[in-house]
Amino acid sequence: MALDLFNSLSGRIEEFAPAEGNKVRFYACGPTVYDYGHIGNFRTFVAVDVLRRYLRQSGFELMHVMNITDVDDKIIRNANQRGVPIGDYTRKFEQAFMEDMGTLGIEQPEQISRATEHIAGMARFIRKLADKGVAYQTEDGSWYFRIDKFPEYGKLSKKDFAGMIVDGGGRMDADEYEKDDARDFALWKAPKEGEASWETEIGPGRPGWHIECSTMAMEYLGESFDLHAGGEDLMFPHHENEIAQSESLTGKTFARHWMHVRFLLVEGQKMSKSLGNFYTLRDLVLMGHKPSSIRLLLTSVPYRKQLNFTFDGLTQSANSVERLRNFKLRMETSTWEPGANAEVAAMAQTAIGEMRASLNDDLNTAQALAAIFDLVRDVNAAADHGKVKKDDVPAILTALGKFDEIFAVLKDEDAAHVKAIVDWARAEGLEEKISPETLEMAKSAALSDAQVEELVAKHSEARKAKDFKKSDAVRDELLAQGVVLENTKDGVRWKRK
RNA sequence: GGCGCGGUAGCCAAGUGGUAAGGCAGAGGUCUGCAAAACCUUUAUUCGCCAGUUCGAUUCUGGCCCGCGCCUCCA
Repeated sequence: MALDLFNSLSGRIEEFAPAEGNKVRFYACGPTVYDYGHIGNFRTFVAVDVLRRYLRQSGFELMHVMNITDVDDKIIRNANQRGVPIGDYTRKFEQAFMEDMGTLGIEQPEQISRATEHIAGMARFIRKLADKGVAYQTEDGSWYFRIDKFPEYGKLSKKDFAGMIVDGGGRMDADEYEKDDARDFALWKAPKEGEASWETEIGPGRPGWHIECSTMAMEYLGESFDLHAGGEDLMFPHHENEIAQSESLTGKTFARHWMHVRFLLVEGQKMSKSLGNFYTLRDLVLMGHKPSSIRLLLTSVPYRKQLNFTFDGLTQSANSVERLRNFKLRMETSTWEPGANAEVAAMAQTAIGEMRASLNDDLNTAQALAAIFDLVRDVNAAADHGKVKKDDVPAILTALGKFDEIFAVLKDEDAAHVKAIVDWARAEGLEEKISPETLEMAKSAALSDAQVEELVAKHSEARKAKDFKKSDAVRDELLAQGVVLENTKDGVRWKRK
């Protein structure tokens, strides 16, 4: 059973396999660190995270490279407004982005690279393009890529440029006034007053948008690699330009497989600041939503489908996560009769088989989720009828573990993450944005698991002695600290609110 | 205008040429010192509309209506 993945380059679903052995070498476009990451950014990063987790579960070794774009127009503009060097400005948002990745359970790529630390490599790249006659310098010192030297231009985004009128100098953009062809794109921008600039072998200036990805991808992955991913908007012009400059240089296929994640909608509309439906991850947490709810909602719709991100959906996802966690808790805390039931063991096998078959089908996460909920329902029903035996439980927990290797929502770390965001909001003077629900969720972060267990034991002891006054008091104490204690016929269990 | 995607129960959403996964919400029930929760059962004669192909279409073809995306350094 192999992974079938849609390839934007061919426009078809193809079996995905690395070119060399067991190692998958891939590149995913990372963030431009000019602001806090928003929920749309994270749909893409979560989708790539599901891919990498699934590849690893499938036995592949990974070399995943992600760039941090820490120099661009917006960064320069914003840093200038604040009167700080761009490095000071970007460091803060890069740090925030890394924290947000952790909050959402997104794994770190094997290699994270900053654009500003690869300037020399980019200049060398452009020099080589110039040597090949596909790059030219204009009078102001900027460098451009000559599109008409790359006949395959448009092959990824399926744009047909044949017959297009390409007169030079048609546009008088400040940055582009001397291009030979309207389609030519900037490889290198000449220095301007008040802008960051580097001295390089091709002259002073700063890199254009696309050159960083080609340069860093080749540095860490080689001239040709397995897969390149990013948001759908990057297909054109960004990825198209990466292909043009890279393949012009090497004559080899740049990335064999391209994956593009579709944009999400927020409350049925394109997310935009003017519509007032623009949310960063931190906004959502401060409004009272758990990171795990957000992650599940983001993964519940396959990456090539438009996802409608709604607050109602967030509530639904929160409840779904609850159900999954409760099931796991039941498996872990109940007492079981000795023995084994082949029927139950088979349920675990089936669930994982179906989950993997679904993910193999172009990462159909919605269907994979259904397989796990089937397991939850079937095993719960079996347990209600006393059909689950002691020896069946490890197989079920293993299945849940396999599920969580991909979806990463079972382990409850919400309180700690929420707490960190509350602390951040206070430090930033955003106190008024913190909702009561958020505070409630953060509460239990003050208690470690061991501390909770201690109190739970105290409660159970008192309860066993039928000292209900005392047991209730302990339960109330826990609740006040954000921990819910439940007595069920299967035993006592607790969870964070 | 060019290219592309989608319209499935109250909401989110999968899927197949043979008659509709899953989740959430709702309803009923079980359990329980109290709480709270949990669990179980149940919920679309029907898949935007109209034709066509077919023994049979939600699934294929054509048309129409509606929503959405990219084509402007926004993931």
